[in-house]
Amino acid sequence: MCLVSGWEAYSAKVKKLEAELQNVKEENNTLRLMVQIWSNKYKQPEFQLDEIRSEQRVTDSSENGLINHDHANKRARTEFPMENKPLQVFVRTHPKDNSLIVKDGYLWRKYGQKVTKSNSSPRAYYRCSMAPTCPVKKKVQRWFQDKSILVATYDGEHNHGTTINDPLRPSSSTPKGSNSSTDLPSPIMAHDKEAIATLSGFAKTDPEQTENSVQRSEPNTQNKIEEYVGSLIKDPNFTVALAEAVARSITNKPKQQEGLNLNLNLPEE
DNA sequence: CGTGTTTGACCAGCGC
DNA sequence: GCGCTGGTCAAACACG
Repeated sequence: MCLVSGWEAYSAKVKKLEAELQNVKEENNTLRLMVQIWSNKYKQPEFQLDEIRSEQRVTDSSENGLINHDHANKRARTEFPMENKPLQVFVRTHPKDNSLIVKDGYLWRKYGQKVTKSNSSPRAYYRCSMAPTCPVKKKVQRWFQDKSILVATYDGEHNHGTTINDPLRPSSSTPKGSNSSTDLPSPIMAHDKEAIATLSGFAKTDPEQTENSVQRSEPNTQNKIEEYVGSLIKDPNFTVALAEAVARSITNKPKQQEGLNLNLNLPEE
């Protein structure tokens, strides 16, 4: 008797997991589609012109000292230079999980938390504690559109080679007694920085439509996305950011095909 | 007792 | 110049 009920419970769990996996796959496809659309738009001459203009702006600003490159010596708000934008990682967490923990394989020490005006969820500030001199910091905040998604913004590069496990990769061995922030990634994660940065900018423009596009996968999703992208392109800020992001993605990852690679760490089909 | 977290205060850049 | 805001500091606290 117990065996039968146990088997039924097991089957139900398997079905539930399969359903979740299906949702994840649909999300992944939607994101991939969005990035491909943007990538195609980039190929248009006006996009390339925008990129040239935005690069010119960066150069001018840097020469005038308007952009702060010296993060270590300034406590104030920092404008990241265009060529060194922080990596942004979106991590889906359990809806009931209220912790601001992004599992990336590094050891982090929390040094502050703040509620920002742009997002009602608190933002947590972490410093890499795997090496005393490591300058890397990260900010973790829940995505204002979907509180189950954590947005981690990384600033700087690790000056040490050691990680508890390879960052941003799942592994079966989690160190015992490690800081909770060092645990390994949640099942759904994207870590292409340009794509995510773009997605982030995209989200700020129109929360409702973005949620529809990203969170759901309907038969006419592609049409909706294309319509929305078309409207976004009229926004000069968006086009500059997007062109810059796509260009860098292409430059940095020549071997990747079909636009940007949204690595969601999904199981192989 | 050592280490990490919490949280209010403080600092500095930015916009008006 | 002033207020707002994001980022950091550091004392108090919690936990193993």
